[in-house]
Amino acid sequence: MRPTSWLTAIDGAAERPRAAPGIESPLREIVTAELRQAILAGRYKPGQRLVEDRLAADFGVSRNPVREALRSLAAEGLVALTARRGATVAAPSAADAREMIEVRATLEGLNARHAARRRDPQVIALLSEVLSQGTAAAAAGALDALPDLNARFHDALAAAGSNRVLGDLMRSLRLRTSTVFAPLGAWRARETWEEHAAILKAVIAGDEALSALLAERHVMRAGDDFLRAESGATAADS
Amino acid sequence: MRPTSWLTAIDGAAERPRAAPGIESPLREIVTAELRQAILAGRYKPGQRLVEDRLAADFGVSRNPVREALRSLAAEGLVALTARRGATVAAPSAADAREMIEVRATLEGLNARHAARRRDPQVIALLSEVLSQGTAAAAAGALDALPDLNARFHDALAAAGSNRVLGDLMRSLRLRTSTVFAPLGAWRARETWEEHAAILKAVIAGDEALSALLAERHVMRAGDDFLRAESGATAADS
DNA sequence: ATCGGGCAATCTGTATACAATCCAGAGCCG
DNA sequence: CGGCTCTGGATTGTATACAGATTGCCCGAT
Repeated sequence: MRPTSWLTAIDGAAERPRAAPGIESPLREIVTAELRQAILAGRYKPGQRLVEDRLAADFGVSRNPVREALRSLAAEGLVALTARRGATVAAPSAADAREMIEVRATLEGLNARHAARRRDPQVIALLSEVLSQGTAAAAAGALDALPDLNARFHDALAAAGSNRVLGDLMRSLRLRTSTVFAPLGAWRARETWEEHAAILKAVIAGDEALSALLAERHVMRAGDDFLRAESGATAADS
Repeated sequence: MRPTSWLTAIDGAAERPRAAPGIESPLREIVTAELRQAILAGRYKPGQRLVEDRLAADFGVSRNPVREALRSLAAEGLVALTARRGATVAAPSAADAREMIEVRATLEGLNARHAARRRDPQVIALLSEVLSQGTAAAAAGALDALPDLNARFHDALAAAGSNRVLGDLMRSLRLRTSTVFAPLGAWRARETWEEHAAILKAVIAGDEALSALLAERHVMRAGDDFLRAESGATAADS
């Protein structure tokens, strides 16, 4: 969406396109966004150290914006800060993941209940639109587009619930678990969008209980898949 | 608990008791803790501007630790940051408060369910201890001790649920709403601790559904009181 | 050969300095 | 007399500099 191009183009790094759009001045936010994107895209692996000087050089800025970006991302749970040892990409344990998934499932359920109660036509139109795109992408195997579409669907669902606090928490938990889910995301694409369709249908019907149940189960199911895969894969740990 | 004394004693501010305990070095954390305390204690009123230079001078440190403290507190939701306009003490609207209360109620319910399922004897002993102290304080009208006791009870309950993610979210929401609840906190003291007792009893009995219901209602009831008071008080708004 | 001590490089924590921006109020013009 | 512009002060955003701490390595002693 936003260029991100200057990032790889700096190298020499003398002047930044301060006038690029003119809308997003503060370096701290640019760095935060880019770094978050890089982590979510897997360009920084979980557990990897994030050295301030190094990042500052990479982004062509001083250490201050980088520090603040790291604190923001730490608050979001994407990076872990250890006193006097710096920042690392968060590497949630299986237990952490389970906790986040359960909380997120509960919150998605609550939100879906609200969405069903409100049935805002505008947001439902948006949801339908995203749903059809997502279903098509899943059917076509367009793996690159799926994460973004998934995010858009859940954001729209949050909008339908119209509780901003709730929406923020859900997004935060979704981001924090996304690195963990990444390997499986592509696998369950079709089921994911079938579940999305069922949730939306229940919301449109105004069935609060069913909406809540389906949304909760939707998250839990993805979580179960992860945990099952995990328990097989981490047998060799520690 | 911690001294905080040097804070008012610096003035000239040349050397800080770096060796005070030796346990809590980073200035950023000290400032964060002190500032949070000050906000929660009402020494900074909602909506009030928090100028970095001013705070830096007050704490006898440079602006950097102050900035980072402000970002941390912003992530916690206690201060609001406006781009290029600085930080202000968060002043949640009635609608914001309602949203936070509802989410918190749901999460407390989920947590209480877990606590009832686990029935960890050690944590239950702690809860009983805090409960008796709180009940006594409420009966004696020891208003000063009540906020801390309330926090300790809910923290212990979170520990009983043993979901750290959940506990962190609950604490965050509790803090964010505490400034809003402050006026009423003292009023409902006795009922609050009766409700605490009922929740604990249900947890000890292992009644998951009842624990969840009571915990959820406990939060909702306090919220209702606030909203009722608010709707009468804010009639003149915008 | 292994263990312990010390040293150097690396990195974070903090302070200070400078640039850019915003807001208020005074003064000017219509 | 009202509205507009322009300027000065105040405040945030960013960069650079320095100090303290931690890590890992190398070397020497046993």
